[in-house]
Amino acid sequence: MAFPGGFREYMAVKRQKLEFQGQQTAAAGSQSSILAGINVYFNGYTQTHGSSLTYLEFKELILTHGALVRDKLEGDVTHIIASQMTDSKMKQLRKPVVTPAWLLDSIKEKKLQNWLQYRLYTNVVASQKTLDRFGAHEETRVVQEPEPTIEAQPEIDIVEAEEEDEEEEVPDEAVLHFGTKRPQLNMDSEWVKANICTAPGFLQKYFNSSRLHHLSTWKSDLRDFVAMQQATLKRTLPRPNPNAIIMHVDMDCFFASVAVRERPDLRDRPVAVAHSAGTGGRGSTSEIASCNYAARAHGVRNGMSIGRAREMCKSLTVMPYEFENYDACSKALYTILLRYGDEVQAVSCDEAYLEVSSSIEKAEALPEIALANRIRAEILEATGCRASIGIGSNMLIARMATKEAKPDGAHLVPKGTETAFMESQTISDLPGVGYVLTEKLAHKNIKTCKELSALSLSMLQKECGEKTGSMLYKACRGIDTRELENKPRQSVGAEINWGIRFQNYDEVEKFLYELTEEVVKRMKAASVKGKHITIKVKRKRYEGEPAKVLGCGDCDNLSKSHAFKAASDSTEAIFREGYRMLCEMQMKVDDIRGVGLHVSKLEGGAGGQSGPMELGQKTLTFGAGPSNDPLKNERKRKHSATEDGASDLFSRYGIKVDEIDWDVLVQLPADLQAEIKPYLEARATQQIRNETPPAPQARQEDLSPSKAAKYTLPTASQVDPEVLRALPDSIRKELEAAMKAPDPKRNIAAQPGILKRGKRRGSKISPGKGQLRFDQYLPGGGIANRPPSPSPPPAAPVIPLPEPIGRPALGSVSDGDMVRAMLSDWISSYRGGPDPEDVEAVIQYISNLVQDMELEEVDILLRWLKAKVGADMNDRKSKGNGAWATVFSNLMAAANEEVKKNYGHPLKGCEET
DNA sequence: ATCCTCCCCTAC
DNA sequence: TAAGGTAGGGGAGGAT
Ligand SMILES: Nc1ccn([C@H]2C[C@H](O)[C@@H](COP(=O)(O)OP(=O)(O)OP(=O)(O)O)O2)c(=O)n1
Ligand SMILES: [Mg+2]
Ligand SMILES: [Mg+2]
Repeated sequence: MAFPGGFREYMAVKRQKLEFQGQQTAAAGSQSSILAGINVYFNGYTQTHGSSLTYLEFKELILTHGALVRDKLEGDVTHIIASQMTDSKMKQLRKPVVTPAWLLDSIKEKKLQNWLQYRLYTNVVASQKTLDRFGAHEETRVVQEPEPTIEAQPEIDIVEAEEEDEEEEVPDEAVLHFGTKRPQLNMDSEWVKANICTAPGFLQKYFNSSRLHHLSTWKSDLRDFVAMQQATLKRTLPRPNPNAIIMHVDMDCFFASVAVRERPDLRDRPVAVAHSAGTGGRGSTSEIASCNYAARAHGVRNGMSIGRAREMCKSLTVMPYEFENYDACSKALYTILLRYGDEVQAVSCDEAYLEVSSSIEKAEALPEIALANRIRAEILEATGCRASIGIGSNMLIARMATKEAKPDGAHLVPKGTETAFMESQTISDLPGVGYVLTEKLAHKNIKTCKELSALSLSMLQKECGEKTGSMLYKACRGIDTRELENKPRQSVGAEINWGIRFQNYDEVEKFLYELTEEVVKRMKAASVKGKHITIKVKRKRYEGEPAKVLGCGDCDNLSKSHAFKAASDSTEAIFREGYRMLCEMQMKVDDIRGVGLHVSKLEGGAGGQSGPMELGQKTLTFGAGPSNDPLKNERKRKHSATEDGASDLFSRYGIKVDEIDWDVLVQLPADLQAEIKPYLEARATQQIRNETPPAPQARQEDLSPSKAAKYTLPTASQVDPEVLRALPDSIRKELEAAMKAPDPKRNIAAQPGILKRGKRRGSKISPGKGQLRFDQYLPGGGIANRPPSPSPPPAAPVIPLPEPIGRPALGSVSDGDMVRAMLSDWISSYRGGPDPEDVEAVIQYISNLVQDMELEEVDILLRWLKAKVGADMNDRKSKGNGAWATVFSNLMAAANEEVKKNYGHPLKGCEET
């Protein structure tokens, strides 16, 4: 695309160019200073082929009129020239962003035009057109006003030679008005209600229909499949092998080929696979998964909307998905590939890398191309679909060769000719170079690998980062040192960014719970648990429905993660923490446009894939690991410019609206009161309708037991760590049973003697993300002893949650710090020696900790006790000494015994001490 | 230096 | 009407 994003801008430039063609040469020598003082920076990349004004020509043109062009967005840049810009970028920029037409018109009029009239800006409401990252290249781009006149282009159905270049494709006017032609989606309609995420059965229906979900699932399955096959064969390749021969096999227009298998009549006609045929008059926003080469000749591409494709190709036939058939083809394909590959790396359901060195050696001196064609013939025979194969000395070369081979061909890049082969390639064709990198490099007028190879390694690394810079440096020279590999997966997740429209937090909660169930289902299928969970949320940036029906539109992406103390695959534990973090984001409920949940730091796995071995190694060595302090994880977050006034007001003071107490409000100065009150009232209404998230909740791991017991579940580390499986059956059963029907006894530690009087200290409930308590800001220092948060208790869970079970406690106290404080009191108040009943209680407490695998806490406690008793011994040589030392040794022995009982071996780390 | 969290980018 | 998922590489910037 000439100026990324804009046919309007493209046309403007083109028209200008025509007008300037004579003029420019005439004025070539002559100077003007119309643009003097203007320092521009170009956003986006430019083409240098085709008939439109190129970037260089354009640059030269404005230079001759006195403007300066900056390579970087430096301080003296006065304007940014762009015909399209991602919204996030637009938001960050501090400079005026204008279209190229500003400069062209100024030159044409021989007078500097008012740039305000050429501003690039979004116009979501008027056109219903939104920007979003998905379609930065097509229908989602900034709309400029006022509307210039565009010459309509007659529909073409026959491919014209001149139109081979897709950059030259000029869509007709309908596309420009795409949004306005579409009637506003009625969000109250029955159809919408039945198809958004709150509809019953949404999740399953959605995943069953989502091509991208299938793609991801198949890839994952195929990696497992390949790993399994390879494992049984267990051939080891000499590595690194400088003479390796790599093939890259990829089905031609896979989905479209399957669609056309039984339809020879369609074989040479343009065909695309999508959900909607888009025959209903309006331009359909349904996405094309795959289109055949006849359709591509019209400029149609995979990923394009049906509406846009129909603009380019009226005769397009849209065929439905056949997911089962793709799956079967894929299996057949891989079965063949596994016979030829010494090593196979699954890339997708229609694509894989093969290392075929030995096949070549032993196959009766069969040349590479012949082998490739034999494989291709087998694939066609087995699937009825054609594949193309690229062959080279490394993965990159093979991948690039496939592009040459397509469609229905094989292409070999002979060893030694790699550099020459790469020179002519376009950088955007390099694997790993997408839209952003292409644009970035286009700024330096880098378009081909040859041009890229002129840049130094250090400069590339400075511009693009260390690894990326190095990758580019090597790739353009045809160098790629990667080996084929099939690593086990490192994360499991699920996310949905379509049809997400909520009205209240009950719906959000229910949805996240179901999403969690889905993720847990996938984890169990892979026999893994995870220690780290991440919540992802998309937040809409503009009011109004996006162009893509029920799509997420242009969004901010927020994520938040938490590390469990031990791996978990418990729906409840993962959901609870996920929902807590989601609420912490304080999103307005109808701003939510996407939700995802991912679990990483996996342990377990079928092939004995065993994350870090927590049990034998880390946990039991009693290394003094850092404790988990949620406050440490606070992080400043950029506030979006679209924050409402209330948020602004309160964030200025570091206050969360939810935490404001109405009684406190009345004590504020009247003017401040007046400023705040309307917002609070609005907020209160929202709360009643449950449109705002529940009040921030403490992470349950940080709650004192009395609070935790009320409405929280045990942490993963308490009931559901990876090591559970290593426990004796009896104990594991007990724990598992406890999760379903808790035994109340487990909540009640023995409470003899002084321990019953354990004093409560302040809880460790986090005020949340750098929030300060409201009353700190009140005149006179605020009101003490006010309940910390006036907000309502969390909404009753829509999902019936299992009864919580308690964590180990001493008396009613389970927080480690608090336990130690109590023990400190205990030791100093019984100088003569402890009450045996109390000792028994402490032993019980430690045993419970061990059983709940809170070994870190045991470690901390024992170390602390040892120091405490030792200090007592030194400080005052009281007669209690011997007694406390004995107590300590008894506790130690008890702990050791319990550990041995549960884990089969004693505390190694402790023996040393 | 190396880690961690929160992103962004890429590919199919 | 429509089904914009997901895993992995990697970078920025702060904590340790
Ligand atoms: N944006 C995309 C890209 C691909 N796919 C699906 C449909 C494709 O058929 C399949 C394989 O992707 P390819 O990139 O291999 O594309 P094709 O096989 O369709 O065409 P090609 O001949 O270029 O490989 O993945 C999709 O759903 N959406
Ligand atoms: Mg393909
Ligand atoms: Mg492919």
